[in-house]
Amino acid sequence: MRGKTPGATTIVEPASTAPVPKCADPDAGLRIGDAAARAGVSARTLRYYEQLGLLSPSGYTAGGERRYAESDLSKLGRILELREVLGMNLEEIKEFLESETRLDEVRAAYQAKKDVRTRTARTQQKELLHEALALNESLAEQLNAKLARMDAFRATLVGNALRCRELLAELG
Amino acid sequence: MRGKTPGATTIVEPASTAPVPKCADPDAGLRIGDAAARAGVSARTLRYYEQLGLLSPSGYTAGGERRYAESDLSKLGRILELREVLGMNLEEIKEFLESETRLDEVRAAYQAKKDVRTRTARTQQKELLHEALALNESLAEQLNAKLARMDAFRATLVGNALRCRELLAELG
DNA sequence: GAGGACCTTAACGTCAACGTTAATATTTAG
DNA sequence: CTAAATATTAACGTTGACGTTAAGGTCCTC
Repeated sequence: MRGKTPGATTIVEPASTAPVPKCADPDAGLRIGDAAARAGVSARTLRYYEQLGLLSPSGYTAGGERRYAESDLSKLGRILELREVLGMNLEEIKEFLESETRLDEVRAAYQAKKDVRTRTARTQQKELLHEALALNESLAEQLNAKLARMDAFRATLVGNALRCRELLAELG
Repeated sequence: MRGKTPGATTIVEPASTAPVPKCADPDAGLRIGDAAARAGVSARTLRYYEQLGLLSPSGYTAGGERRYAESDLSKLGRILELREVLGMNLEEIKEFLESETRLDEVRAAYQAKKDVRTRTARTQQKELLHEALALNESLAEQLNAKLARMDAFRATLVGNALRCRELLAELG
């Protein structure tokens, strides 16, 4: 069994309350294999990320196949960058992305200055902002430290290379 | 059984042809547990690194116990730095350290300008130098790329934090 | 509507880098 | 000298991040 109710004919969109511009083509988006190929990962990796709650496709076909939009691919790109460049593990990435999402929500709610004026809502938003602030500054600090050590190491590498060149020059 | 011949009473030094200043105290050096504690790793890790040919203690007691010198600890520190900061795996670290060792040997041989003047010796040294040069420059280049991407990411983090502060200011 | 490419879930396999346990020997405090 | 602490090798266990079948459904073309 494929799990999902096999009667539906339309794409299942992620429950969105905001008036998001409806996707032009139903059944649009890449199949998992194509999405994986374009991102340079395996289909297994995409399913695994979905299972972890890291990255879900923006829709499914009636048969239950995943359909990935461009936005999914760009989010995937960010995930891979966090993993490869910053060396985060998937749990850390999830936490960071979730905090980013919450920050976006707060900003959106602030832009649409509607029901934001209750005291409880503002308190909640402040909490979220403090949380996001702490996370970002902590990460930035850790990155700074790491960058300094990496740069120091880079300097020794360059020094090594220089000495190699000198010796080579003296040897002919 | 402890493996090593249990008859010997003196420390087994790593076969060194150069006139290294004899270690003052036989049986000097730290036991594996103390060395591990000082480096912030486990004894298992040290045994594992030795098994991989990454880091051997500078001596063993008659009973076959490892004895770690300060130089071992500093080398271990380099290994941990390569692992934690640069994200190298142990195989890459081994390769890099070996290349560094070979480079040192070439430099030492060049300083003692004795039997270095045969054509074959010079050819070998040139090969080693080219190898070390390539490795160092390649690593430096990769590091440069990584540093740039990390710095870009750091900038977005700082930006995020700034926006958090702005919103918090507007909320009181 | 038939076939093959591609998809689904489920479950076991893998690999690095150790952790942990077992059975035994050595070192060291008292 | 003895007991406790720590060491030894050997071997199995663990965790994260997937890879790899297995046993089927789905999609698209002909």
